[in-house]
Amino acid sequence: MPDATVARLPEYLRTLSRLAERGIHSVSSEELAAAVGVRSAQLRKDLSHLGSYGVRGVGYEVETLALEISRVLGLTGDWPVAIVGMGNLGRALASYSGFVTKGFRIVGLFDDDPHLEGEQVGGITIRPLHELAAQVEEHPIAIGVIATPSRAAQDVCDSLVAAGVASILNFAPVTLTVPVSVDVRRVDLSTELQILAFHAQRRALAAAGLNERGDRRGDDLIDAHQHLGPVVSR
Amino acid sequence: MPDATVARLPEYLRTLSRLAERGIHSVSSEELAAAVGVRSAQLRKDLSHLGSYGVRGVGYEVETLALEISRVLGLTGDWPVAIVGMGNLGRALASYSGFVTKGFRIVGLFDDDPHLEGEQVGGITIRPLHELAAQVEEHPIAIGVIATPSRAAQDVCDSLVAAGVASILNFAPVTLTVPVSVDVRRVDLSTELQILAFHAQRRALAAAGLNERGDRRGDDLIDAHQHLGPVVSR
DNA sequence: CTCACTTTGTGCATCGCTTCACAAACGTCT
DNA sequence: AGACGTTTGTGAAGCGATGCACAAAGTGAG
Repeated sequence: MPDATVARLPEYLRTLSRLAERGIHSVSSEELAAAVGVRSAQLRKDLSHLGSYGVRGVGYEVETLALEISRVLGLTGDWPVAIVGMGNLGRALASYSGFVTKGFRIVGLFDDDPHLEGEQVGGITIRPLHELAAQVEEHPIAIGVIATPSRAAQDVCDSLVAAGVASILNFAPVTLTVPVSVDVRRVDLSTELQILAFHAQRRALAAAGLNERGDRRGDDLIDAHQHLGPVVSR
Repeated sequence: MPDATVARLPEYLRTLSRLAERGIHSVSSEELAAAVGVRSAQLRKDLSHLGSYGVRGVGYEVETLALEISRVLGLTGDWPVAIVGMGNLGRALASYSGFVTKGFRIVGLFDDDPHLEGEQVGGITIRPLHELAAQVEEHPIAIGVIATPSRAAQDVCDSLVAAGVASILNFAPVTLTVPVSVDVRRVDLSTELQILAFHAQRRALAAAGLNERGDRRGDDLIDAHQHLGPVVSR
C-alpha cells in the first residue's frame, strides 16, 4: 500500500465519521473527495487498495467503509502509548481527547524532573524515565511520544528503543538515530512555520511585482488582498 | 522550487546551526546529508535550487549556507504570529521557544472563553477573537495559528482570512475551506498516530508470520525484538 | 427485458521527485 | 605547471504517485 495512501486514510476516516454523525449512510466518491479536499479519482484509487467496498452506480456505505479503514489502520486494536516529557507540550498531549477516541490509550507518563515526580495528569502518575523498563514489564508500550527538549530526545529515544518500543512520535526538532526496524515520525512546529514563511515571502514578492531576486517585473501590480480567488478545501 | 525541497530546507538549516555551534565551519554534502538523514545526491540537488554555494573539492561553508537558506525561507524578515485558542495546546505553543529563535514573533493571543480574557501568557494578554480586526489594524499578522477545538476551527479560520491573514497553521483535525490564495498547513497528532499504528500492525503481523489477511505464512517465525537491524537517522 | 443513467474500479499517460553517474571545478603536492 | 584526489553540480534514468478516461457493473424506469 502506497505511503501517500496511508497518510490520507485517517482523513477519509475522520470525514466518514462526521458524515455518520450527521446521519448520512451513503456517499459517492465525488462527494467524499470534495469533503476531504482531494480529487475523486485519487480517492477511488486509494480505496481500491483496501478492496472493493463500493457499489457501482450507488457509492460507498459510510459505516462499512469507516469500519474497513479503521481495520486497515489497526484502530480496531488497542495501542498503549507512553509520553516522555511533561512540559507544556507533554501535558497538552496527555489531555488531548484525540488519543482516547480511536484505540489509543495512555498508559505511562515520564519526566526526569524530580519536581514533577508523583504528580498526576489525567489520572496517570508521572514517573522518572528509569522506571520505563519496569513499566514495560507489566504493561507493554506500543507507541512512545517524545515531548522533551531537543537535547534529551536522543537519550529518551534510546531508552524507548531499549525497552522494545518500535513506534515513536517525535516532537523534538532533531533527527533521531534508531535501528531500521523502529518507525519514527516527526512533528515539528518550527519546520511548518518556516514552510509557511517561505510561501508567504513568495506571495509578498509576487504581489509587489518583484521576482525572487528582488528585481521589478514587467506586469501590473495586483492587490492580492482584494483578489483571493475561488475557495478550496485544505 | 520543488515543495519537497522546501520541506527539507528547515532540516538542513537546523543541522547547519548545530554544526556552527560546535565550531565546524566547513562540511561536505556527504557529511551534512548523513547528519540530516538524507542521501547526499538529494542534498546537493536541493541546494542547487538555491544557487551555487559550494566549492568543488572542498564542500560548503557552514555559515554562508545557513545564511542563504535563512534568506530563501524568509527568516531574515520578521513574521508576526497570532495564536487562536488558549487551551493546553495554545499555551504550549505560546511558550514554545522555537517561535522566537528564527524571525517569528507572537503578537496576539486570542480566545473567546471569558474566563481567560485579560490573562497574560508569556507577556501577551489574551483577547477575545472579535478584537482580531482591531489588532490587525495596529499590528499586521502574517501567520495565524489555530489551536481551537475542531468545531470552532472553520469560523476562526474565516475570521483570520477576513482579517487578511494569508498563512494559517491548523492544529485542529478538520479540513479548512479557504480562498486559494490562502496557504494552510495542518499538523495533526491523531493522523500521525494512526499512520504509526498502521505500520506497527504490519510489523506485528509480519513478525507473527502472518500476511495481511491473518493467514499463516510459510516462512519461519522471526523474533523481531532480537533483530533490530542497522541504524538509520530519521 | 431493455434502455438510460449513474458511479465504481482501473489501465494508461503524465508528472514530479529521487537516485545514479559523471564531467567540471577546485585544492594540493610535486 | 602538471598530475592527482576530492567534491560539487547536473543531465538522464528510474520510480512512485496523480489524473484522465472509459469499460464494467450496478440501479431504476418503461
